[in-house]
Amino acid sequence: MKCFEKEGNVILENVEAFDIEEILECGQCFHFTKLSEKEYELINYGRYLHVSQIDKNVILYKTDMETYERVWKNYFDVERDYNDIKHKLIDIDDRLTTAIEAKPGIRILNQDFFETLISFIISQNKQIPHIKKIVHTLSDRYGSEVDVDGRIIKLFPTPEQLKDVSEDELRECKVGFRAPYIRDAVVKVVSGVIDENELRSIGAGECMKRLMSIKGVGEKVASCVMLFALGYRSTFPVDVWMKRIMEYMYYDSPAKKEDIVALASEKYGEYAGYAQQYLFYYGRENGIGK
DNA sequence: ACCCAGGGTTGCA
DNA sequence: TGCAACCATGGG
Repeated sequence: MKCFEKEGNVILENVEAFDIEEILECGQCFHFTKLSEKEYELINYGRYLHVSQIDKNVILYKTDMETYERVWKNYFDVERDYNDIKHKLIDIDDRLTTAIEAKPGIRILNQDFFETLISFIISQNKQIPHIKKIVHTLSDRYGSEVDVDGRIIKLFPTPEQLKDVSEDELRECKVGFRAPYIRDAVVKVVSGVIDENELRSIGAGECMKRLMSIKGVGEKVASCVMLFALGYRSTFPVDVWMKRIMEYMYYDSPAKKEDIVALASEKYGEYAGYAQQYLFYYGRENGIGK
């Protein structure tokens, strides 16, 4: 891959295992809009990005190398060798081939911690389109403005911006019974009880425990935050889809989530998080396990 | 009218 | 420890 700045854009030339549509639509993030085929705008890290892809070339519009190096390179997990990961997974179990080859351009994003935490608290018992809608509503109401060619775009609110938002106001954003959960998350982040840097350094087990001390954060939501925002790539979130898919692949009868997580850890090891994402996207698109 | 969604908490055995 | 009712909301 070659990377350079040209006419105010940053170009990633000849990318490997990188498909902007698969990356954004695979269910790991919610704050983006499709503009046209392989062309999107997205919000993350308090920033707006307009991005498109033609074949193996990706264009990050109106940004510079400094910003790319500091923000988007890490966000898109550019440095990681996904072809190697895919080979490792297929070596572990060649039945992963179908899912991997269906969406070979998936990458796991390194997303903003707070936005990921709130987004996945919202995600419980909701479908993806509705999660997206609520994330956009929260941003419209409480986030900062960014001027994009005269058009006003709203960022996801910071912990400070949500600090004084009441449960009732949150309910007006249609978060329903999750309102007190969001409140608790905001309070714990603002007070420093939940600290991103600590979570990154204390290890997976302890990180999981700390996240689950937030009301409304159980093992699944915590797993998603760990995998999609905190760099714990061996984490294996099990939702209704992953339960069905794993039962379809490895069991002949309903299995406990706990056992599925243990099996994934045993089989996929440090690659469990990647396996999860290939399987989730494939299983959901194809209705595996009905 | 009924069921389900990238679940979690509470209550009760 | 295990299980099920319940939680808001929208879409099929």
